[in-house]
Amino acid sequence: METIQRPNNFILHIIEQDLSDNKNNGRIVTRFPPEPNGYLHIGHAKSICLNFGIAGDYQGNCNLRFDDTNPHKENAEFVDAIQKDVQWLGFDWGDHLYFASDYFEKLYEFAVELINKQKAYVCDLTAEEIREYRGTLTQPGANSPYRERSINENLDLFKRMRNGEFADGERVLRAKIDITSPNMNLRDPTLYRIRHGVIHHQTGEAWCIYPMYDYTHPISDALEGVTHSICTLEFEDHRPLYDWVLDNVSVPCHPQQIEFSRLNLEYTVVSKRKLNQLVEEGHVEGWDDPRMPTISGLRRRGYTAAAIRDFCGRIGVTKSDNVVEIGVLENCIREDLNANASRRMAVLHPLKIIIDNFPADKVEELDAINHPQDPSQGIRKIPFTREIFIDREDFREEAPRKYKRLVSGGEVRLRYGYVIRCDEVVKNNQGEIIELHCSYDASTLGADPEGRKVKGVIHWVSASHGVEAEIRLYDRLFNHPTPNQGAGDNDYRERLNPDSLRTLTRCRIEPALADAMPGDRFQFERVGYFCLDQAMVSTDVPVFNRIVTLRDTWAKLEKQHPAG
RNA sequence: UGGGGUGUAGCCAAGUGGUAAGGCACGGGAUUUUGAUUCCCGCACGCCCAGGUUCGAAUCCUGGCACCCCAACCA
Repeated sequence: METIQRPNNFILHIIEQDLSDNKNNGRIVTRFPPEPNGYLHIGHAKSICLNFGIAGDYQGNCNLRFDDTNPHKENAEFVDAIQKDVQWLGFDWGDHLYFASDYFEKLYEFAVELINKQKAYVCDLTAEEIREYRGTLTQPGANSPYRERSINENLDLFKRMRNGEFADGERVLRAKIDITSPNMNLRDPTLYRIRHGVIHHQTGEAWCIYPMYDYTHPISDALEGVTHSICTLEFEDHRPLYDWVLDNVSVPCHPQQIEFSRLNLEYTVVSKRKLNQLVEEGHVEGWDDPRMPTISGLRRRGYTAAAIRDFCGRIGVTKSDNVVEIGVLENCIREDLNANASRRMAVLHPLKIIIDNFPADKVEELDAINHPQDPSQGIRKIPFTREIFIDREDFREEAPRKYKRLVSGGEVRLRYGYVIRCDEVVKNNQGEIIELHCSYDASTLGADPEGRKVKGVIHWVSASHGVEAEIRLYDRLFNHPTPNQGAGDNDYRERLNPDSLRTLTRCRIEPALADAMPGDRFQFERVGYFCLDQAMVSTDVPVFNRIVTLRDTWAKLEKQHPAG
């Protein structure tokens, strides 16, 4: 399983080069800098694996730093959830847990330094005015009338901003760079804004001015001695500003910002804002809804951390736009679970079978192996009785071509048990099949029948010994491969898949499954991989979440040739 | 009409002047008491397009084209 083929990407090339140049004295420090304004998703996992992976590969370290400069959108719940998710993914930040808010005082001092160097000024323009003065993509902006204030006046005003003498929006601190720059980010960007009345989850009410990301991030990186500051492509335009800040302030080092393209996944959205909307508007049950591409959702769905790490390794790291097929993720969890999950039998759509020639009071304990390729998982006993359930999909009155399950008058093998023959089909007044009468061939336990070939094997559960369960079949959350595609920013909500959750009640599972612990994963033979839900432990029936189906070449065949 | 990026198979993605890795998907076959797994085999005369340089170009040069990102007191 641990066939870790060394990932090969352009960021690693840069690092190898830096190492051979003895840049930073061979030190490697990265960081993962989430804003605690939502839960982490699969796109963050890509970044986490990259940053922590580099630290691990090069004996460096990776800091977990909360980018908590906008208290309006952030809270402690997110701080906790993010730490849990990173840990669960298998990464350790040691004692390198930081908050950008740890640096608020230093950030303030650096701002004073900028003012003293005439590199920053307090601006009285309103937000709308600033926007107007900034110009457009194709037209240069015009200088703010407050741009040439004296150092002393700026110092005084900035101090009074901090002291709470001005209302929200009344003044901001701006960098003095170039209002005509073709790069919008350099047109005197805002450095500090005033925010009264919010309680910051780390600093409480200590501050009423908050630094902006573009100012905070480079300084935080430098203060922590980060060597490689890896972020996504949309910040590429910000790099000149990142460098400008570090060049104009007395920080101990100058980290290198490197950008890579963010992950896009078919049939899902990977945007904290949109995921937040799905939660807030009740389209899903929460951030950890098993349909969500969040780390917590995937965890509850039954994905393993190893599978997610494997996925992140397979998709690569580049600067090109990409939309990864959902099948790649599914393949990763199948591969993990195929190797590790114990096999069990469960009937999702029960159809009763009465085996007429089997004694009514007899219970025969049959041996079943827990894993076909891993003998160390041992065997278990499964009770075989006169009445059993099979899946309705495993019976047809008339067999299509190539169908090898049970048909009227035909034979099929019960997994780990006997060959049975269907003698009679019982229907109700509506013509629905309600039960089957069969007979079993006692000579076929662990042996092929005399003179006949039985191709099919189906799974089953004892009617008297089986346990009732609820099974939730999850499907893709969106029915469009790229829900974001198209102009409307909110169109994605119209592409929600109405059938993303199908709840099956009164399913029957084999008795051994009654002992499962929340979070345990199994392969239900011939059906898929399932996980005992971790949040529904209080209900009287166990709830299993479908993680992913088994590959199903029969279904594919049927789809291609519906007639059979 | 500005700036910054990216174009290699259906989807990811190696490749850094010497004759197109790998994974997923797909197609064919073998094994199988899971139509699973596993195992074989196949899958770019071609690298966005057009010119050019070179003995030789996905890689270098020139000119196009397409797509993505940027005008929060968000990150």
